[in-house]
Amino acid sequence: MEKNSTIISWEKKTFIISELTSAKEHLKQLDMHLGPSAITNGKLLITKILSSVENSLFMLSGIKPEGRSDQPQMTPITLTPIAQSPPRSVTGSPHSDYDSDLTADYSKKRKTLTRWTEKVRVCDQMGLEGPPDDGYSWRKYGQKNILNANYPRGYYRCTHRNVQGCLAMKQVQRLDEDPSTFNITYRGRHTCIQASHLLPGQQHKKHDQKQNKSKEAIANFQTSCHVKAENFGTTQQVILRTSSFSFPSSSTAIPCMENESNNNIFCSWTPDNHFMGSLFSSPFFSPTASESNNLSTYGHTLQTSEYDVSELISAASLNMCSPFQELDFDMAMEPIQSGSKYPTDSSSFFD
DNA sequence: GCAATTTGACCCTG
DNA sequence: CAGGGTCAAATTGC
Repeated sequence: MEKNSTIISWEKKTFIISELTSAKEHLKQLDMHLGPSAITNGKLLITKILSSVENSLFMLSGIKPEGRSDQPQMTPITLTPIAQSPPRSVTGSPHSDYDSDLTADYSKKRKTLTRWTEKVRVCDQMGLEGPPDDGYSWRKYGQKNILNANYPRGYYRCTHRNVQGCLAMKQVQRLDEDPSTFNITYRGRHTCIQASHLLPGQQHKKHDQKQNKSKEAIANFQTSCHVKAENFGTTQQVILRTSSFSFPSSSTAIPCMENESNNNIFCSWTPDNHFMGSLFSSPFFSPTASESNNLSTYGHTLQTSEYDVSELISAASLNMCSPFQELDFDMAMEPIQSGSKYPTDSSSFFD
């Protein structure tokens, strides 16, 4: 089997380590706040999340998890490009799939980009004019009537495609059986820096207005998403459940525990609508969280039962709601196999 | 005036 | 060859 080496820049690695370290600290604080009398499930959840974070840190930086006798087995995640049917270069040169994405960009050859699908239901008060904003700015480049479909399929690509070479695209298809539901197929990762990621003073005025519109949309947005990562090789499905979003412009949604089957994990929307996987940096884990924030839930319930919480975190946060999505590497899940092993030399893992 | 959207034609894939 | 995906000129909107 081919072993793909994944390259990650020093800055990104540092960023990830920083984020995970922060997450670890917040989790510890939460653990302390809960105290020993906390609900067992909650404590277990924290333990597992903490374990995942520590393991990730260990993989990235070599920082060993602190000795924990109850530490669950680390989830085996392989970091491999997950482009569909990866094209073999004609010349046989060892391009990464990311390179392939780039070189294929301006040809008319159909791209084989990372691909996953979400089903998004739009509530009535939003109207049915279109799918909810996902935080990124898209430009529509085509619309097509699809055979046996009542509604046309819209084709979108990242607004920053030309400027920043971002190859992210999405297709939006309204479902025949449920017109209030959109099937959104995302292709490729965002490699751009969205304007909303910049400091307020750096943001373009027009874009500002658009972002505000997005906030309104997101604030009224109720969704039930089925996220299916098509490249996982196995059919893993994640259900996203939300209550209505309603938070002030400067706030971050607070994920709240929905203690259903103990298999929920949480992601958050950043103030500028970016669905961040940095679940740990949300106010939920911060002692400084403003109480004025309204609660919102992004509970992910994995339908398959083989994965425990740490796997859930890995699958969901790394692959769909994560800032990692914007990084120059893919993470693919492999079916969990007991006995599969991690490289022990994590320092060379990304090199 | 510029940026986004629409739409018909063209291209690619199965 | 049919259907889906992309391009790019024309149109629309801010």
